[in-house]
Amino acid sequence: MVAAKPSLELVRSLTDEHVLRALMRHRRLTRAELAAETGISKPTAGESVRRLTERGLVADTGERTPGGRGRGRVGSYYALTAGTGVALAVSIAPEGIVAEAVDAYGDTVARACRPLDRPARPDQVAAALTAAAAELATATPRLAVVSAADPVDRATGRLIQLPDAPFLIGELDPVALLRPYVDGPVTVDNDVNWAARAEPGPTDFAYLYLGEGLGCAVVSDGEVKQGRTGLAGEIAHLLTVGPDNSAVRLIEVFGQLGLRQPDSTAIDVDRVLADSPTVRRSVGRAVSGAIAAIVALTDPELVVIGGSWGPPLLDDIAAAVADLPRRVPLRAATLTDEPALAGARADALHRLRAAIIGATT
Amino acid sequence: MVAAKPSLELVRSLTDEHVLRALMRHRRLTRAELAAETGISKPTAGESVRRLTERGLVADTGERTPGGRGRGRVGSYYALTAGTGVALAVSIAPEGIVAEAVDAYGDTVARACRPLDRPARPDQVAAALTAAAAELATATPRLAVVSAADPVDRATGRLIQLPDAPFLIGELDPVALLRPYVDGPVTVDNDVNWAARAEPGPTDFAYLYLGEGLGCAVVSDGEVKQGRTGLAGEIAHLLTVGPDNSAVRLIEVFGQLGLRQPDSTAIDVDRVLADSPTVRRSVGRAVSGAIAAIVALTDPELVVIGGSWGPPLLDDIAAAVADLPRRVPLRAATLTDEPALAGARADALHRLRAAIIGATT
DNA sequence: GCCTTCCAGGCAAGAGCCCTACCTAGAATT
DNA sequence: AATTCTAGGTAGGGCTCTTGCCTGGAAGGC
Repeated sequence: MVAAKPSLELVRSLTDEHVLRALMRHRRLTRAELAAETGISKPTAGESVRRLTERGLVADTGERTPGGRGRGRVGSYYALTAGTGVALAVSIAPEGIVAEAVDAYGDTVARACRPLDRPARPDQVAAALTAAAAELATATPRLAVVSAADPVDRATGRLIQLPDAPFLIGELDPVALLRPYVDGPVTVDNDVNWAARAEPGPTDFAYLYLGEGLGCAVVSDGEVKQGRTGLAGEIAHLLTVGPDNSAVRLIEVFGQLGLRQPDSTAIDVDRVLADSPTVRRSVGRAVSGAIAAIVALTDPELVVIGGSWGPPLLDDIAAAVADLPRRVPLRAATLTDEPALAGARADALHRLRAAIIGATT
Repeated sequence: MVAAKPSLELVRSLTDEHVLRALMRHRRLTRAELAAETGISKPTAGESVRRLTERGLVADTGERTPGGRGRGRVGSYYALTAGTGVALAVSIAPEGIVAEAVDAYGDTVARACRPLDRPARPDQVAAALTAAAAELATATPRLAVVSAADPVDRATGRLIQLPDAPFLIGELDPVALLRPYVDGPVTVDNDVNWAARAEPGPTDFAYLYLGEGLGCAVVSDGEVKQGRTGLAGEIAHLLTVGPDNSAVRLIEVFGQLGLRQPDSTAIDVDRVLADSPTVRRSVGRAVSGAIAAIVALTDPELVVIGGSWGPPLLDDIAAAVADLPRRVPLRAATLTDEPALAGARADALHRLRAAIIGATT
């Protein structure tokens, strides 16, 4: 809330910001088009282009306005240069690692995949992560945004194990691992949080992830709430109604119903999907208890159900939710193709653009 | 995220904002002190004072720098005028209504109280509210901020009844009632939310209110999360552990233990405080179930316990919380004297200042 | 009692940024 | 070949801020 210092430099940096944002939106523009697009006068736009060219952020593409357009003088197209750099978006999941390099236009300019054995040992995960990063680090990224399929400590970016909750990837410190390959900040967050950020929805909704692990992201006023350590939404030990009506933790319901993978804390998805209507009803009731808590505490407009077995059991969950004292609409997640990576990619783009703008000041 | 238009007018309004904020902080300053305080040059500061004087926001107080200070020329003290106006902060609770008028310095310049009968009928509450507002409306306030001891619909500002939850004040539309007395926006929120905003604490904590009603405010990244309709934190029907270990709604625990007021949905506070250790243990366990849900969903650094019977039962609650899978520190609320009004007052001040600054633009 | 010191406030000059208005160059059309 | 039309450049002016200097008046020192 502290107001910026009033100075002419502020005005100039604002002009440059407008020009850069216009180029990010439209990829290439002449100086006259820039002036029309930003509402800035032609001389000022031209001067800004000159400054940005000098800084190496913008360059004449060599292209000229095509003759067909108008009959006047040909204009020179300007565009962002390679000097604006790229950002890394990385997804770490039990299935494997996917890393992408995104430029300031939002284009994915490179992509590296590393499948993982199941279950993978932490050192294998670390090796796959650094290998993927190395493959993309030809142009050193200015920052990285990482999605991980486990609880993430907000302060350190490390993956952490919570009591009794599935731990799918294991001990890992993505910040330390990526630092050699990234020339800037590394942001890490839970995959459910990223998927929620990517999901189109209202400003206040909850994203319930039901897969091998259980997770939940709460979007409030358009932002994902992370909590103190970043563990908000770790609902595995939320109290709910068990098969025998007693109060049990959500994850224990799957133990009682025999739906956990052998020698693991993870849920056996195939068995959940194949089970009897009675069991599905029990699962639905248990999930509805979690939804009741989400509704009471965060008052979402909508609960989005994602994950591998959530949408298939949507009807069972909805039937149980109908008995709750406060109604809330449910919906299956619309984004099904790499939702967490999509969220991380969008944030990487946002941060990259902010870094480019900020470097102007 | 849209950057402001780059213009010299922007710079000028920023200068005026700096001057106004300096005067809000220090009450009265000479032009030379203003320049030193804001970091702006003397001629610019003097020019800004001239503009603001012309707008009627600032005036020469007539005071001169006291001889004792320095030996140079005497300076003229400038201060905000009555033209900056006042804001109203109002608390609506079962005990009564308190309204305060706050000026841009944060001083309470007037206060009106109207006690209420228990239980009060909604029309009596409305009459008391308008009477209190009328008493303070000598200088028409520029805005009002209202705290109400019932769930508040975020969109309309109306008090609303939730199924099975205590409804202490009843149907009321503070926005409509105050509109004749206030020349600007009227903001309404739940008393627990206001108390949480006033409570000194970390950026991520939960405020659990345990009194006649049950409430909870979640502060995430320093802001109270309200949810879609403003009903986030209405925890009365959160699932928890009942006296017989079955899963029941939190408010029903008090029914099962015979701790609700006759013919009312409210909790009988005196009986809670006077009851046996066994009952206190049951209450503590039920509350710990709610805390478990709060921890799982919002990951607070700390849970602050407020309300009339919360702090006295802190030990019983803490004992039950110690058995939870995830630990969280508890603390009694530090602000005990009109905490909700304090929060509303702080917000009224904040909004009044923003209105004064914004009017400059 | 007079002189020096010190500071609030005002004035002048200058630099930076943006805008309007006009000019110029060069390609397409007539 | 003349005209039309548009991108880009130039000139001048207005606005805001800053630095540097001057002025007036009160307190303190001799």
